[in-house]
Amino acid sequence: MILKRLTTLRKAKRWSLQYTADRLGIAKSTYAGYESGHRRPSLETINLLAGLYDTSTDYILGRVDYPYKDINTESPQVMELTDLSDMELAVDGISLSEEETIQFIAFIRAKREVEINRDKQNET
Amino acid sequence: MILKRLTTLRKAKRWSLQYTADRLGIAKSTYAGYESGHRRPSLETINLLAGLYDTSTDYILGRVDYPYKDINTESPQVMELTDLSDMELAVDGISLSEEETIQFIAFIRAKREVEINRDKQNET
DNA sequence: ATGTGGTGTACGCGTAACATGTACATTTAC
DNA sequence: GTAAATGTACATGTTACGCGTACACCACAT
Repeated sequence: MILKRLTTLRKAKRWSLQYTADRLGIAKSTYAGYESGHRRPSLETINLLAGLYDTSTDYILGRVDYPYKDINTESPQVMELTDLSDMELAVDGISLSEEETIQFIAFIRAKREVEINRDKQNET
Repeated sequence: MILKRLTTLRKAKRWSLQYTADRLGIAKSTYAGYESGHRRPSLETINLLAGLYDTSTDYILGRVDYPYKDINTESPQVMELTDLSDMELAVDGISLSEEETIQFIAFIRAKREVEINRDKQNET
């Protein structure tokens, strides 16, 4: 648990304890407790902190050693199933076989085909 | 806070509540409280869980959708379909509706159910 | 049928530790 | 110099966490 990193992160932003606490919605003394190590933030607060400081909870908690930023931009927002190169899909924790993925794509395409035909019918 | 992911992660390892709790050094009912959402784990426990489940605290907390095991390696990542919060899947460039995803998950589960029953038949 | 071990779920209680307000120390700006 | 802002430390009330316990369910064996 490396909460001392909080101080570094905060100072990198040139924020005061008060300002940070306000943004977190907690009292100044509460946040100060985190940095001093006397208190530990809740899970929600850790989440907020990672967002405020543009880093990850893993970095704040000391699981990784570099404060990678823009965690969201590193992962595409839309994943194209027909082009899954370095990614596996899973259901209930069990990875999909290649065949299952193919079936999935076929399933979706067929479903859409049906919908298109149905719409055409409705047009007339 | 997506602690529901804990259940998926645990079942992916085929662990029981008791076994997981033992490895965490806490009572079964305590860990069960996490998965049911009635209780929330401490920061240490979150850390341990991320290690046990080979994922990150960010994934457990729902900050990211990749259960990445190793940030630096390019090993294939596994994306849990039942657990996507801000990730979209697409086929032929068209995003899947939520309903389509749900239907597919049901499809896979049913398919696996059939396979399990067939295996049991073969055993006797 | 009855028992046994393993699993998941729900609840009440004691207590650890969290959040806060307050007070004090230190720094910065004027 | 003073005043405001910032950082630090502490006492207290209260939250909610962890635990034991009890119960329902299932698979399997007796």
